[in-house]
Amino acid sequence: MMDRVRIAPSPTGPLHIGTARTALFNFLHARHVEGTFVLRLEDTDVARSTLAFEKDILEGLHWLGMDWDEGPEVAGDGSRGPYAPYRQMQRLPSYAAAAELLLAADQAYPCFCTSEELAADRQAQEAAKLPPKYVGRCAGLTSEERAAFVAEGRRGALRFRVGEGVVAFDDLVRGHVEIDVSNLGGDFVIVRSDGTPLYHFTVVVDDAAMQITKVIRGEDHLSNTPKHILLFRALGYQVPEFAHLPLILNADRSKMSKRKSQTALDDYIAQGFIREALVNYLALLGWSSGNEDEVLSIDEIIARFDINAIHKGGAVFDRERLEWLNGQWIRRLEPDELIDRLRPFVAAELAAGRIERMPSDEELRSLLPVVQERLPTLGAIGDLVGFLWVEDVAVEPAMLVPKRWDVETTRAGLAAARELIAHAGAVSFEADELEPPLRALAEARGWKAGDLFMAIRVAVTGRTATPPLFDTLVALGHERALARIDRAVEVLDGG
RNA sequence: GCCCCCAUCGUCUAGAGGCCUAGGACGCCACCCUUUCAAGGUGGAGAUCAGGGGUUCGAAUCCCCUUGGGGGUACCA
Repeated sequence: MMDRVRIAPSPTGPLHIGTARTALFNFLHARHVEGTFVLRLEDTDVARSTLAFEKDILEGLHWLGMDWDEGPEVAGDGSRGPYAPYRQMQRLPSYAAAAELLLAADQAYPCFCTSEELAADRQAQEAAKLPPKYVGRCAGLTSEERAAFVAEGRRGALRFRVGEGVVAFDDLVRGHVEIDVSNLGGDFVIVRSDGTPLYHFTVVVDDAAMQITKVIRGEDHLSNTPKHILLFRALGYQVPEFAHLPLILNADRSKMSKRKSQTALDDYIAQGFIREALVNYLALLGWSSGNEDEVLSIDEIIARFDINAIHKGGAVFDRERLEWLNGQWIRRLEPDELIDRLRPFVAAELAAGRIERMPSDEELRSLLPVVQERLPTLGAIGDLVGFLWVEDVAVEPAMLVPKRWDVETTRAGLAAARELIAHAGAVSFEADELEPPLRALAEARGWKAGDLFMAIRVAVTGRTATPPLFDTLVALGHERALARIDRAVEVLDGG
């Protein structure tokens, strides 16, 4: 079956993790069935829509690895696909035509109620403990009455007649759903009094125009679906199938929101989450492969994706699990790939003044063996080995002294270690050459090797948790290693 | 309020009547590995399958009720 699905974001904010997930499910289904994935921008909320957000959304989807078969080429302009344009504000004529059709058939009518009247109605209904609903004041206006309003200079909004009855549909994930039209809140506005169309209207006109066969979207639209179905029918369009995805939740199980969670994809990218992990994680929120495989590439997910296996219950966004998956995927990256992805994060450290020079690709490459399995996110690189890229590290005297040692022992340990390291470095400076003599030194003095190593570690890095010591010394280089030990001894002496 | 949807370890989930004294993963704890930190390995705690009724020889799985949670209810999308 040639399914056509779509993601229809509103450029009223940066790409939201929930939008990305909905896009992903549409994309996965499209690719799994070899259908068509359409991207449409719903920018009818002119006041809140911006080109910057549009750009952010398109770039974010691309970054995640989702390419659309039809849709805007880039932010601002350019479209590809037979149903262009794919921006609603450029499709105004088609909404106007559809509105005209409904008006002519009296399935919609102009409403001249003022916002004050509407607010008063709502207040009265609330006071009477009744559900809010349009009272239908303008539903029966004669053409003379309408003309009179127009003569007054008032411009009407267009309301759709919902009529009576029960709307039923078979949701691909929820099963059979029925909603009585009387619960829809009365005749609803489809075109504002300023002439711009509203979401419930445009979404139907466009899904029909773009031949969408399956509408895969968040569960928050489930209750609105009858409105859409009514519109599809009134316009004489074929009703598509629906699949309502479970919501992504905050820790308190309410709908994921900016207020309680980090929702902008950009923020995850900035922290060093990689696309493989994000895609993998998002796909597993509300869907599972059915077996115990969890670390899956996008291609593996496409191969296994099944719209019928989508869950019904909402899923709490668990950042810890995302981080674990991110680590899994960072460890799977090829060296060159990892270096490429790490570079901007090192540059960011430099820009932030946390390091003082930019390491070369070769230097980064030499670090990969000790760094790759220690990065939960790319953004952790500075914290992990940033001490390599600064001239001096700040060393706390107290931290310098291992738990079992006193100041005097530490001084002696560092001094003796310095001699050995200086000597070792005279020949070659490699991790294998460093360990035996230092271990021997500890044994000769009756020290625990770990204590000696810890003193050196803190001396050269300023921290107690680092990659393996000997690799660290080598990465630091002979000269700097010695200099830092000298400096640490000074610090110990109260310098 | 009204309408709709949902309900398995803290979290993501496996489970589509007997394979379940409910499996995996994250997180947590312990141990192993080990120079610290990670990674990795092993093991453990953690769910009377929200509660109550049915149906059935047999229910986490089917039905009903209750409870809880969520979503919707705009001239936002």
